[in-house]
Amino acid sequence: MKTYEKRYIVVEDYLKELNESQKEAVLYTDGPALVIAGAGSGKTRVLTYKIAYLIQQGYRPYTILALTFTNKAAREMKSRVAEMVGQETASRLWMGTFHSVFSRILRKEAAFLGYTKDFTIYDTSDSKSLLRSIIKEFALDEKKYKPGLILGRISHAKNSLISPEEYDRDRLLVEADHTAGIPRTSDIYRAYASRCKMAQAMDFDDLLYNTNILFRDHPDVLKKYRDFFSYVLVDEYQDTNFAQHVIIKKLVEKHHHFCVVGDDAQSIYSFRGAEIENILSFEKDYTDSRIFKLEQNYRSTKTIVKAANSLIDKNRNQIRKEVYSENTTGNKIGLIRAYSDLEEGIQVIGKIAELRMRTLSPYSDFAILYRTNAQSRIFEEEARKRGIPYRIYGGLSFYQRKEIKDVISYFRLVVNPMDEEALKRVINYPLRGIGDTTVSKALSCALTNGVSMWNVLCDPDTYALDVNNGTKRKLIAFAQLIQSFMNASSEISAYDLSIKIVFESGIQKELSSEMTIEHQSKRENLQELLNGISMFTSDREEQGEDPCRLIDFLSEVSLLTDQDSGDEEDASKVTLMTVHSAKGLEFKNVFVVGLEEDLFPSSMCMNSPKAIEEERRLLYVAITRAKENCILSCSKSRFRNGSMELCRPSRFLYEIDPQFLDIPTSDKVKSQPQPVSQPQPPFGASHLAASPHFKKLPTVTENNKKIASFPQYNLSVGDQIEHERFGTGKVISLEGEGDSCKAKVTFVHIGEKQLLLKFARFKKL
DNA sequence: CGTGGTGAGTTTTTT
DNA sequence: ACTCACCACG
Repeated sequence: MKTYEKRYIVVEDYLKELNESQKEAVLYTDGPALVIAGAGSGKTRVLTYKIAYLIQQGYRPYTILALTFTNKAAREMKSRVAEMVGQETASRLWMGTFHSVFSRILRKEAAFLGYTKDFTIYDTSDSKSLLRSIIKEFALDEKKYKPGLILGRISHAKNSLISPEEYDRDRLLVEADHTAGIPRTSDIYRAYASRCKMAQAMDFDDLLYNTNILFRDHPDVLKKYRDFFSYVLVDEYQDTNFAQHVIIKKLVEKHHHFCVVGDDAQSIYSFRGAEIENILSFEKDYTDSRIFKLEQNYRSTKTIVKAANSLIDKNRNQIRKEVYSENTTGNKIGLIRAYSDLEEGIQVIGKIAELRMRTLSPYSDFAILYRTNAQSRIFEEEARKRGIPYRIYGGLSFYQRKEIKDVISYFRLVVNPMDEEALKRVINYPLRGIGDTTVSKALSCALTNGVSMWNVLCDPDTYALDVNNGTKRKLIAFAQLIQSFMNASSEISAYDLSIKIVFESGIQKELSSEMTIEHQSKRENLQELLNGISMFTSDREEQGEDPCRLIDFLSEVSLLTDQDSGDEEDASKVTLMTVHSAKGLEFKNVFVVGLEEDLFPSSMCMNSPKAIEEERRLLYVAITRAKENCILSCSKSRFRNGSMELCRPSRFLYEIDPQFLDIPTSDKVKSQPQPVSQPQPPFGASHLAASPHFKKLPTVTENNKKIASFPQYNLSVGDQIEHERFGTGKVISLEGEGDSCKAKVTFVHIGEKQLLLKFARFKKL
């Protein structure tokens, strides 16, 4: 047997760095192992050391399969394993997300499922768009049949390995759809599945669903992989869904050499099918299994750990464990109560500025965590006002932007012309005179003939497409354009091809036609995409691999999310992100904001105790991100859906043992949540009433009379402002009151515009 | 076919 | 404010 850079591995050395329970978990390889890893208990360390140990024990690296949920987690683990066993060995491991590993397998074995190797991966917006057209074709009420809702149903079915036929037979599902007023969901599901197949496309859920089909219907293929993978590791096991559970089970059926790691207290993805039961019932599923509990938290202070424990204790459904910390006691959990969402922003950012000065910490030691992305804006604005650098995660990812998706759609089409969603996207972009009517005709023609739209475009006459000659010429010209890219794709590199596509499709011309700010940024984004391809191509060439084809780039890119593409930890910036995306991270100081009923816990789960337990786990995750200081905040009112709403403090604030809370003396938290009564005594924030940032109730002015200034927006006629999108301009007039305050502004580039100040994003110059 | 205007809905989390 | 669907007109 080959030796795998053994010089890196000296068992005695690294075992010394583990505590007793970690060591046991690493060394046990005889059967199924469940490692319950409390927050901050060194989970990743156990996983990486275990992989190193396996290699040292003679397991060949390329037979070790390690599955994670995010690309980031996979990358991180890979680099930490590399530190121990060397880059070369680490790169041989099968390590990646469920989706990326399974898509690799599926591409290899595509033929068994009637797919080509070059199948497309539909992202959520492709799926929704396809559903929208199916709903239209079925002539169903689009108010009832919302694509997002239907996709959720289908997704849930696939994650539970329910086929369209089984869906029909499932009493519960059918009844639920009936009462929800969407009885034809199963028909839509069936049509959706067949259209995906026709388009040679798989959605995210198909990557799991089809992997299971592959293993279920082709025992020889299953045997191949089962024999091939000698040891399987799964990270974040509490987040696996039924499909993943079944696939893993099949892979390890013979040898039972596998180890799953997770924390039931951190299960926060049930909304997309994660089944906490997978981890809760592991012992029953594998009677020969052993459980290891990692209970020492190395990350946080005693206070933070105890406070988090006191909260999670309120959950019924959990594996008992006692997470403890040997670190210092540390500060109590801070509480901030604000009058408004705006003031919450001011206070939190103020506190960050203060703490930074006092403790001389860099901004990168601070994180603001919120329940919903919509909450980020106020903190962003406040940080900007005070000149505090920050970095926002989430929101629209690079690859979801229109201009990028358009270009990628060309790539997709070249690789797989059956890709209906890509085709619909670019067939008339840039405008080439092929409108909706023609597209619908071509589509229904394709459907009646049982072929894809691409076939119809290439051969309109064969399928008797009913359009006039001019239109037919345009269709054929488009098909030939794509065909020319396809021909070129076998001869030139992915980068050269992408350049060719951008120029010859007319995208380049389209984006250069206008000199507006939007177009400028679109051009920059496109350039960034091309740079990315260039880097990807040259990386591949350096590693001496086959010339990089477009499909290689695409298959990588379609499983990437914004979390991955973002620039590396920028030296010194405050982090703003949702609690969900903070999982697995840690910060010295953490602010968890918006702790109000209907927000955290979310209003979506008010009637479901299970959902409330998940929200509680979510807050548990948030609190346990903190190493030294954790500060919770809530506001008494908040702008939501266009109007100011009164908010009650989150029930969770009352569930944390008060001995760990630093309760402001002027504002003792009462033992029960109470509705906010109208006049509230000010608590330590009376100065804010005079602050220009404080949003006043609408000022009374005479109706429709133009007024010279809006003190609440600090804006008067004649002011120069800079708008985020429109650039600089001058205020000519002001009008309206309260929420409907409007300003007429003459912008340098665009001319006159009305701005509704409640929404307008601008700053005074 | 393409454009530009109107009106409705929007905000939970994401591989 | 934004985005999307829909409609009327050139």
